[in-house]
Amino acid sequence: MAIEKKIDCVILGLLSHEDLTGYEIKKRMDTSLKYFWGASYGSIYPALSDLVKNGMAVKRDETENNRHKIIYSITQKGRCHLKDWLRLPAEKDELRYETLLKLFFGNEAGALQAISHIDAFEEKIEKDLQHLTDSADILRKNVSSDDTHKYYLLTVEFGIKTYSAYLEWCREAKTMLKKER
Amino acid sequence: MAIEKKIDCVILGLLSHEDLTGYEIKKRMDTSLKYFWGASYGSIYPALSDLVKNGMAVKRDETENNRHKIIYSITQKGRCHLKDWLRLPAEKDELRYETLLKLFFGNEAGALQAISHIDAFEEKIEKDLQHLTDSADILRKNVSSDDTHKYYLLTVEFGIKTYSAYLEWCREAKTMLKKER
DNA sequence: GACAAATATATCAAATTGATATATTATTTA
DNA sequence: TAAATAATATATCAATTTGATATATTTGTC
Repeated sequence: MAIEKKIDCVILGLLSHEDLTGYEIKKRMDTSLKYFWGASYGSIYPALSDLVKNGMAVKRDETENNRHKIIYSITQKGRCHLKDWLRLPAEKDELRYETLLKLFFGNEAGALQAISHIDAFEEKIEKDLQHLTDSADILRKNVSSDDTHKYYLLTVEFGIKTYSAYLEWCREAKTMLKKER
Repeated sequence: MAIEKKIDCVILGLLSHEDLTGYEIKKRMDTSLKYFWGASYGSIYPALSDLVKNGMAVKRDETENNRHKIIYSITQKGRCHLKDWLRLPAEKDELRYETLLKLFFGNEAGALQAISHIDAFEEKIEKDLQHLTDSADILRKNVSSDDTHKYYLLTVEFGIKTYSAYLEWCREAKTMLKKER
């Protein structure tokens, strides 16, 4: 069997750190990974079934306070596949920014509308940047105790660097658009 | 009928600038738009049929040097839909970087492998940045003659700003990873 | 004249999203 | 304390989109 599809690899990666339920995997996607990768329930749950079917993970049922859980663990085979995939060069590095798309067609709608799209973008980025900065502060404190934090911190610093650049661009772009009116 | 799906809006945006064939639309996607939006033939050709069916575009057959072409033009109705969509706030601004994903799980594979992923990323970004810088130079010369170029330039400057930040991060990340060994 | 590259349209399986359904437990608010 | 809301948890499905591939002609190169 060839190296699995992306969603399988991401899940194996998360399971390599700790045992997780599907719900918890989704939470990791929406917090730690959200700035560079996403996944929906519609891909996570079927992928978990496939991983078990292919011997990459095992599941166990647990009931905690009457709440039913299915907890997944990575197997040795799963860890091998993860390592194989990590060795391969990254295939997909892409950005999909609707804000830039609307800006590209900005001539149709005019400078004022373009500025309001940039304002909305700026506001969202400022909020996210604050969140990233907070994460980085916490991670820097724990980076010596756990090596996985070191790599996590690298991705957060990527976010901080790029989001700061976004904000610079926002200001310059708005200046340019206002000057032209 | 509600505002169409993204691919329809992108195509309407491109057709608002000039008449195009499906093949030419794909070329625009792979050049002007490639740094912030992508689309495949599998979405372009069906979308063009739908746009014609819904009166957003019209097609005409042309034969140039025995080569058959289907050229699409935006209609008044299509232009209205485009304007409606441009007015709405951007829904999807997301980054999907497999390089960062592999880095996040870097602990499983070690610092050397992480560095080699960053090296590959850096090389690709350097090449793209050169291309973006060249585009910006050309655009700045034509920005006064055509207003659409102004908006195109804004997106190129976004690319330059962010790609420069990526390169800074690459250097710092590698320094950090080398120090730790 | 042969070969590769570019132009041009089209389709399809597979991957993925976004929304939704269902049910239980925990927490907040009236 | 009762009701409402949020969080936990699993699961499915239509719709969107990709990535690959098929086909055919023309243009440029060796």
